[in-house]
Amino acid sequence: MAGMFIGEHTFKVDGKGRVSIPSDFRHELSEGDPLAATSGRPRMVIVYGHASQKQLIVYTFDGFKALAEEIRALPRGSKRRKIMERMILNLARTTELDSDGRFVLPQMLRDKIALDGTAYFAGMGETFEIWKPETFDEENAQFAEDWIEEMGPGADPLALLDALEDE
Amino acid sequence: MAGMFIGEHTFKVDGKGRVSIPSDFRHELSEGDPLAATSGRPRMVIVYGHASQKQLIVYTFDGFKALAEEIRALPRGSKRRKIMERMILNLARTTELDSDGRFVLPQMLRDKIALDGTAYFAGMGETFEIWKPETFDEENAQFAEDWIEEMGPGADPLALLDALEDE
DNA sequence: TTGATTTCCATGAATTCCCATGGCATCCCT
DNA sequence: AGGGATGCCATGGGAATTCATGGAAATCAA
Repeated sequence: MAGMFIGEHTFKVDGKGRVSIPSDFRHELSEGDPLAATSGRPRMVIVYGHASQKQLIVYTFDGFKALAEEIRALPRGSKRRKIMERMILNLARTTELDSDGRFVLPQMLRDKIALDGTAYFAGMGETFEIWKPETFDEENAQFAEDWIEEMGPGADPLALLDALEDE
Repeated sequence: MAGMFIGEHTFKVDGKGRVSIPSDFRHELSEGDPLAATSGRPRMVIVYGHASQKQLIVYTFDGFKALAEEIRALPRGSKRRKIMERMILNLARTTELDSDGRFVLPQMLRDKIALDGTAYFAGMGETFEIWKPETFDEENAQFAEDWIEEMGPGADPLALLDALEDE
């Protein structure tokens, strides 16, 4: 991993469902797709998941390939593998950026996260997420609130790295 | 593996039993068949399996060949090998796409999965599956329910990769 | 011949491609 | 330091292509 997906951005979705990708994300996507150098159009994989998932999760092409290989490494016919196939591989789709650095967010996916004219991009390290801005705000507010309640105001998230207990 | 079979699609089956293949699956099938470059008509193998199998499983030509070789590598006369020969090699058939990217789903196979006018395609990584939409919905609903019951709502399937327990 | 495949052509809708524009930040030159 | 020029980036519109699907013609089987 050269860099990673960091930060937040808000972009318009036009009538055809096209959305620009934040330009720093673009570079990241290019590095994550061996074909991008030639085609100039990095591919990426959008995982929309099952009904309860409120956001789209986007992987670089290589990133997703690695994930698919991890899944394939699980025993054939095992429950774990089956779940992951159905929840991830089956509920995803590959896309390619156009020459202007945009991609098409199909109607079906816009519906899924109730997205209308604006898309919120959230960098998450090796992936980034696409949210309807309002949904993100709500989820995020709740999340932050829970965190503060649990750890007390002014707590340092970094402390979690040294925490022993899980969950 | 260049790419993989990802995502879901729904297509019509016409009176002659013809079905379009999702266009991204088409490209994948082409890459999985050495002859496709010349003929323009990628071959694929449909495993319909025994009576209890509710869906058709489709392999690229090369993918199935690899599977057949794995089976052939099992000890001759072993039970495992015999079962796989009978349940997989024997209950499969090769097909070729036509010049429009369609293929014919013979009556016998349509009957097998009770498919009428519509076919549901489910990408599963190295293979994809063909379902009667209603059957898939039922199976999948049950599946998701089990999963949620087991892992709790809002669980992330990715957690399974770090899980220790088997099965 | 008669029914069933398979091949080829037709079409409308959806998607993709390509060009255009304006804003913003950076660079450069005197 | 000022001011023009350059280049990147987000966004829009129209044209061209692809794709899913239907039907007619041609080929094959029995």
